[in-house]
Amino acid sequence: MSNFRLLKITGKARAGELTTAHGIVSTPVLCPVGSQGSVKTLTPQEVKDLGMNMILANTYHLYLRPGITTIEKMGGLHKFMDWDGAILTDSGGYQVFSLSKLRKVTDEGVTFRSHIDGSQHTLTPELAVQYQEALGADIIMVLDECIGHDESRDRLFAAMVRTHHWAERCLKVHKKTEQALFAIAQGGIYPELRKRSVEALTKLNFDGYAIGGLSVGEQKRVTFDITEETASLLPPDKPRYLMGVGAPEDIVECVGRGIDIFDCALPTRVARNGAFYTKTGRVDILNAGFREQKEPVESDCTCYTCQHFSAAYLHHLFRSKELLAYRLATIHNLAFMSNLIHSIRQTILNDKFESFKREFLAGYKPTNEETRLTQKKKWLEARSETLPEED
RNA sequence: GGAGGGGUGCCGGAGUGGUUAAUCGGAACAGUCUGUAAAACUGUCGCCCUGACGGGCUACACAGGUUCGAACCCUGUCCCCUCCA
Repeated sequence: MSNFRLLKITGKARAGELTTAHGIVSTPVLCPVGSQGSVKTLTPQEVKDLGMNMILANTYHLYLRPGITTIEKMGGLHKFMDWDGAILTDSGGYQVFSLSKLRKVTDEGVTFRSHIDGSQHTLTPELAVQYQEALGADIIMVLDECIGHDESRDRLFAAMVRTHHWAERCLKVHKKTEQALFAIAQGGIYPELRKRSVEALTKLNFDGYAIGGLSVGEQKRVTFDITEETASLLPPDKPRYLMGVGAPEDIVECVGRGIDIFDCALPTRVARNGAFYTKTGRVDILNAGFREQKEPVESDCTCYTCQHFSAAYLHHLFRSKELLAYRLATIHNLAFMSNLIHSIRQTILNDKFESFKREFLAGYKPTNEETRLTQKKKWLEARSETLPEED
């Protein structure tokens, strides 16, 4: 069960309210990612104070460590991590993509070789639901098969069909109705597959619908197009969740295409690597230009970090690899995202979203698309050389 | 005073006759990060020309020498370190 109330639509952008067992979540909403039951570097109170009402945790990671039963014994994930806001859990479907070298997918489910110790574990749709129910998440996701954008159409089709079957199996075993179960549309970069996916899933009655399999190496333009087309096919009265998307410009673009819920590891991860969001784009605090900048990173920012510290100090903390650096950067970026999403919501309610969007995008310089994609490939290559040993 | 060891690019440190503008770290400079295997990764890193391929020049304390060819061998000079007196 989840109660979604649509308050306003301007253009395609929607503002609404999602009622969960842990409070009402205003949409559009962005969930910071806390895969292992922690939004890295911050306390739950800090996350809450930054205006975040829902976070994302991950079934695969929590299953491996500390284990689902442990969390159950500790009173559920909310209690375990002392977070009283809403929790959305990913099923582990993303790890099919991100840990593609460590898993095998069959119709039955996914077998992973643990990235921690190499041991084997099988995740089925039924187990994914069971685990997420045990964690006590407010919104849980079906197990899906998320694969890269450059896979063949046949592969994408097969993954999509399999995801549909898995969705049905998840629905069948889903018992705890105070938790909402969302289905995930797949179909890669092919509009006609996306259409089939939505048709197949909306025939079943899910509490909400997610768009998965995007932001997996394709161009932004493609992400936006597929999002727009898919969202337009989804039932208007159900929440729509675009999985894994959340650079500032992406949020603005995709709210404008009808998305209500986002989650993204980007703001927090990028923060830990020295990148600060500003209205004019992302800046790298490690750049030499900040060495003696007395002003904060963003002079009119009201976050704790910018209220107290010069860019020069942050620059120094990052160069020294002081742990405080990662916290201060995370605070700033989440404050930035929080302000952004709240402005978006306000301007939707005021019928001013279109002009807000135009102005924001005009001022915000996105990263170079070509370097982005080539660097991503290189990163994947570098990482695949550090895989655990075959047994 | 005696005995021994050593001086390599911004720093540390490999190399000990040719395939070496010189492995590897670090620093520096820039870029990337999207349902988190991430406090990670990538590129550049002597000077000049080129968008790049590539080309030219100067280089392994200094000076001289041996050799077709030297960071690497020889001689001298300067400097540093360790031990003994």
